[in-house]
Amino acid sequence: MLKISELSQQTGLSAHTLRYYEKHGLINASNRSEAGYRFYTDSDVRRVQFVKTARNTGFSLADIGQLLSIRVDKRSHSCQDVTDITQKKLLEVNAKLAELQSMQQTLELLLASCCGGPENATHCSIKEALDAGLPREDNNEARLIK
Amino acid sequence: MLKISELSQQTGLSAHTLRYYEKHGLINASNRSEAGYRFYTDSDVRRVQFVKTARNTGFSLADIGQLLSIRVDKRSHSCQDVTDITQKKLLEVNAKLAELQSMQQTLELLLASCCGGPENATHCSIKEALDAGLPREDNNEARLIK
DNA sequence: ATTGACCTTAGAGTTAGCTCTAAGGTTATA
DNA sequence: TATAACCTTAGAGCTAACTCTAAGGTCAAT
Repeated sequence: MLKISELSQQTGLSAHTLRYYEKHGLINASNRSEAGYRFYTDSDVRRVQFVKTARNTGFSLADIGQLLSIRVDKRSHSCQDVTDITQKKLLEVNAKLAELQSMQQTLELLLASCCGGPENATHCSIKEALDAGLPREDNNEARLIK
Repeated sequence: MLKISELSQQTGLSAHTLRYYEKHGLINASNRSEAGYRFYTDSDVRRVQFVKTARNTGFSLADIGQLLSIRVDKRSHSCQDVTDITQKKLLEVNAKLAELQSMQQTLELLLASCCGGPENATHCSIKEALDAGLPREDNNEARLIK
């Protein structure tokens, strides 16, 4: 049984964030102490990690709620519902996978074709790597407003 | 050469969002008409699609700016810099890939073990599928604040 | 030449997802 | 028994990423 600060350490999410997720119905502490302190089981930890994974891969909290409801609302969903939701989410996951794989390829190509030395990158064959995969170069800087 | 509304249609991003990305230095219209209308080339389109892909897979605009700067700041970065940034981003991409793959597995397992029929999901072997992959079930609803 | 559907900028408003603060209660250690 | 390091809730504040509005210019078609 973990206290919230321990769960925070294990998952890398702040205690604030964990309470926020709880408020939004995504997670829960299986037990509370007399004084109201939250105590988390292994099962709780796994659920939190699932939420974190989904967040990291670009799913919204609403999406994640839907994913979790697949398991949780068993009594109110038919198998048809469950497979429908699951299939829809699987399509999203697969689309994201394809996108990430193309990014991975581009970055690996770039890495393979760059000398990696201290000299100016203009002299590398980066351009060719990019022309093969990434959107074509232009002469503008990518400036982010600070 | 596309006008902004045409680019919007092709990419599924609103004209507002495209101007927003431009203001933040992520994209640009290669040409402008006399009157100041933006005109986009094929190369611009590819760049916008790259930004969209990266957004969909959970990268922030700041991350994307950094990814794009790999190609764009050639004259101000050494090869060492380029490989450093690329390697770091590749690690992030690979981490996301691993997370997505585990989600994919879980969803596929769920799909395979659910009958998919109209009867109540309680009678499916979903539970077993979940126990194998997903965080263990509990009896709470996943409620999202509306 | 006017209508309507575009386009422009500047800037205000909105939403999601945290992140922090205040005010106070709990608990282990010295 | 008191100090410090936790914990609680309610609610305010913040940032990123849009999203929209206002006020006006452009342009193709009637």
